[in-house]
Amino acid sequence: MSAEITARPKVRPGKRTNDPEGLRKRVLDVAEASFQARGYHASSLGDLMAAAGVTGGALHHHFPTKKALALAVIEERVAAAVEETWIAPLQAAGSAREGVRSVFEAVATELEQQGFVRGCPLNNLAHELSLADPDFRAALAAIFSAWREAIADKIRADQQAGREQDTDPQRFAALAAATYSGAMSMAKTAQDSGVLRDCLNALEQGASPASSSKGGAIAKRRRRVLLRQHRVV
Amino acid sequence: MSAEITARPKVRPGKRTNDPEGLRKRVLDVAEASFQARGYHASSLGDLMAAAGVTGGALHHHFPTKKALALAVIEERVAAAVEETWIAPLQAAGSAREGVRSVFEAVATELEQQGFVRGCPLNNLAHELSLADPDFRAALAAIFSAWREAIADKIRADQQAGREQDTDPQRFAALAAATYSGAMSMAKTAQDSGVLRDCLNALEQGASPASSSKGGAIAKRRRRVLLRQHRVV
DNA sequence: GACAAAACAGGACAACCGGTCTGTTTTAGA
DNA sequence: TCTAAAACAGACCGGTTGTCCTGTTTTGTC
Repeated sequence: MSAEITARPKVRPGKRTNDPEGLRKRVLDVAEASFQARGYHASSLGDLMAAAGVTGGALHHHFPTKKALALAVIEERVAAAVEETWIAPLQAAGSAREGVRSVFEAVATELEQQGFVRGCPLNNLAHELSLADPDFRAALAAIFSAWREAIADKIRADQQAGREQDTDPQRFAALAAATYSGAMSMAKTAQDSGVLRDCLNALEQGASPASSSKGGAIAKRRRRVLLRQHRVV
Repeated sequence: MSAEITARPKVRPGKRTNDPEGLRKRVLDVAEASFQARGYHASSLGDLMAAAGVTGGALHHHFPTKKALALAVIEERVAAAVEETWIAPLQAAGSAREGVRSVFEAVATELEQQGFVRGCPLNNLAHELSLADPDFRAALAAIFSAWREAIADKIRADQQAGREQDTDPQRFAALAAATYSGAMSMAKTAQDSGVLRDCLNALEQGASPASSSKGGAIAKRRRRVLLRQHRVV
């Protein structure tokens, strides 16, 4: 989830060192951060070039159009972020519900630490670009699909171990992904990560097959409003 | 939810009829539709003027800046859409869960009929504008807040009638709103409204206090991919 | 070292955007 | 009817955007 921005190597005039992969990585780093923070349309190539320390010619060489750049960000960076944040931890968890829970809590904790909610990269771009271009939509839909499939697969693994017999994998996956997406959306707008924990608690209270009867005393949730400033690029 | 686009009155040169409210409404109609379909940054004032049949002078007279126009769309149209689509039906329902269910189904049915998923107006603008401007963020957060509060209030009403004793109103509201937002997000990206029904089913299967034990045979959901084209303005 | 391709530099440009400005027409009130 | 404000028309402008183009430098290969 954290993008390590690589610094531009200082170069004195007359001496130049070609570094295609490094330059490409630098551009993608900057583009990923800016697309997330300001969105696609609000990010100008001029700003990205300045932030990455890259000339127009170099940028055009690696990414012929702005659309190509965004497509690369989606397919390489956004997909990787979902993989890293969601899919890998989920697969490593003891069960699907446990995995979902740990992801929610990890993200909530991270947001509280950094004091600012930038939102889910996938959802941010999906809302802005899904209807704008078929290629964008297809790329984003594929990531959503892989995400949900990973959750469903984990439920199926649970089922093969004798658990979750009454759970429909696809439906559970849809609910988990939707809840996360929506919670991040509200957390971003309210700049308050507490919604994530609210949703997680509600999800676990109602969704766990044996927890329905022992409610009663509900721990008062804590609300933490995030106030710290942020600045990107 | 449906925006009735008012046609521009034909005017022969030399004769003009002032219609401040009508013109304002026409501009808001077009802006609401375009902001939802293409987003804020991708909607140019020139396009909006042409679509609404309005000159620059007239537009500037009613909305000094583009931001002012967007703020009006948010505060008047988006808030009204949430009220109409969610809050009113919810308050009219027999219970909170019943209300949530009926809203989900109504929206899913509507999407299937129109054959295209444009997404939730609130979420669409929230993602693009929440981080762009504090005024935008505040206006959008207020709508989210009112939405969740209405759901929580309905739970509280249920509780006063002796039901939902184990349900935390705030958490339930957060979960319902988040699930809807996230489901609409995925439905928009996939152009498939089936996710809404998946989420609703998962929500009801797990969240209803007495339904946990009687699962077993789960009805196979139907998936319907939407293919029809759309064109706005 | 020759050479072609890749990598990069940097300017140019046309289209477009949002906002402003001046001027005209309509409308309401006295 | 007179008048002032509101409502509207339409041209205009500075700045920005994404893209393209022509060169120059570096790099791998024979």
